[in-house]
Amino acid sequence: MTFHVYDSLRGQVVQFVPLVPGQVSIYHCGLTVQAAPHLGHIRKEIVFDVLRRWLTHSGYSVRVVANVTDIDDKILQTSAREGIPWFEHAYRFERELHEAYRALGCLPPSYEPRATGHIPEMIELIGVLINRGHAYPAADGSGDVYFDVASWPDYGRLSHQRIGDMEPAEDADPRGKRDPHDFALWKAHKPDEPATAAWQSPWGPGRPGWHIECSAMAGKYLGPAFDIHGGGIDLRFPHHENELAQSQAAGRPFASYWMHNAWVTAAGEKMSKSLSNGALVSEVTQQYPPRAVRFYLVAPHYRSAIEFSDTSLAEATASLARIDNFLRRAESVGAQRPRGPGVELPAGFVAALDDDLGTPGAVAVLYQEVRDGNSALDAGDTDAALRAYENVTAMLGVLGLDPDDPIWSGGADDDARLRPVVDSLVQALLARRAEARAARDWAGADAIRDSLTAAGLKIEDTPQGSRWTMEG
RNA sequence: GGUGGAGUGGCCGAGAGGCGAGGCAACGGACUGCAAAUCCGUGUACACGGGUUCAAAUCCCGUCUCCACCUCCA
Repeated sequence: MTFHVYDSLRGQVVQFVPLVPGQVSIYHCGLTVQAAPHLGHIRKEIVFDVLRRWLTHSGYSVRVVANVTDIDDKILQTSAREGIPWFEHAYRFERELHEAYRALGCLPPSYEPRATGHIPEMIELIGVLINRGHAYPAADGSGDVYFDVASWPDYGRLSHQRIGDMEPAEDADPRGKRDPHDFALWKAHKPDEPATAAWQSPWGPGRPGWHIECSAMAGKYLGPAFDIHGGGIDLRFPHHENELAQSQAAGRPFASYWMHNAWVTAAGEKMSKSLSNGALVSEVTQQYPPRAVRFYLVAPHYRSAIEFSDTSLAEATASLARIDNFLRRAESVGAQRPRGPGVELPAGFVAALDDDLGTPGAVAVLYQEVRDGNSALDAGDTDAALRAYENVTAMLGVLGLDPDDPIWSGGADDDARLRPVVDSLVQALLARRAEARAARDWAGADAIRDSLTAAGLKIEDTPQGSRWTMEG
């Protein structure tokens, strides 16, 4: 079986066939850097990170382009309210976004273009659309340029809607539009906006509309046709619908497959800034191990909503601990990461991910392997345990959850230096406990264990001696 | 009004006609000085009402509830 994917445009799971054999090009809409990222925002990064890792593992050469929308109405409004330049505001949250996806083990995209760096490409694309009769400068002389929805019969294809069925926009200001559904390609500069937010164009000074940005950047870095376009489900309409319409109206085939991830919800409702029910990535990763947060976001299927709750995160933490316990047990009998070419993954794991990135099934196979490995350890079958260890670490690697991956150790230099210090102190206490146990002084042995537990360590007695780990 | 999605055991979360994914929690057993970790075992789950079928969580009809999108949104 090869990779199959649910294509939002066709509305079904279809076989994935790349445009160029052996290569995959992916564009996903990055974030509008207007506020700190919450778990919902970062889910998209994780979904496409797993997709990218899976396709890479499957032998494809993968190129990922994810944009940064660093100018839009909201950024201008918020920065003006806070009294700082819009670009400073945008850059601040761009850095926060990078920190958030680094903290959760996401590989950086192959390239991450900023919208403001591609104004010439956007102007050129708008020019093509005007020449082809699919766009027009506003009749009111404002300097705005709109896409002419009526000129493109396919409009609505991606979101399976017909223009006539759409809810009429009550408060829409026609502003020189031919049709209320026409959307802005170019927004004329307004007097109350900073001069730094305006660029020269054939239609006068202004800035690009949101949708044209992605078409221009995807076209520049991935070409007129590429494989997969992704983003959150809410972007399907209008953003992706508009991208598709304007790109194809300009003569570009655009994306072969459209993938949309579902929400992280809070109390059943979409997590969002306006509802202020968003759990910030920076806060959640303070409370729970970042790997556990990633596991929590990776384990459900990407097209299912994930309900945010502390209970769920605590469960994810406990679930992951089970896997890590197995790794430590196996390492204590000599298991090591395989060198050279990767091991062949269990068939069930491969089949699950090939079927529309079925991470739930893949995780089930992972646990089966952990159980088999633990059983082998209990039975003293080291060879079988080492094989299970290799399988488990390989599967974790595909999911971006390998605890040995350097991505999880970032920034903890002090911790790393303290570890051997703590270890020598704890070992001294464990040695005294071992003496007490040998003398059958159970009260004395338990007192030492209790003191270590109170300090936040967990003590386990194994055939290879006592072992300590940090809680959580 | 249009479009799309959801309701599964104490909790999370898959599946999409036929042997109860998986995890967390709980309980029993093994192991342990006691624990921990681990393994084994324990569950009469699929919103409601009808229907089709030898067989329905899954298909059909109806009902209820919830969510999302319809020009700010991951």
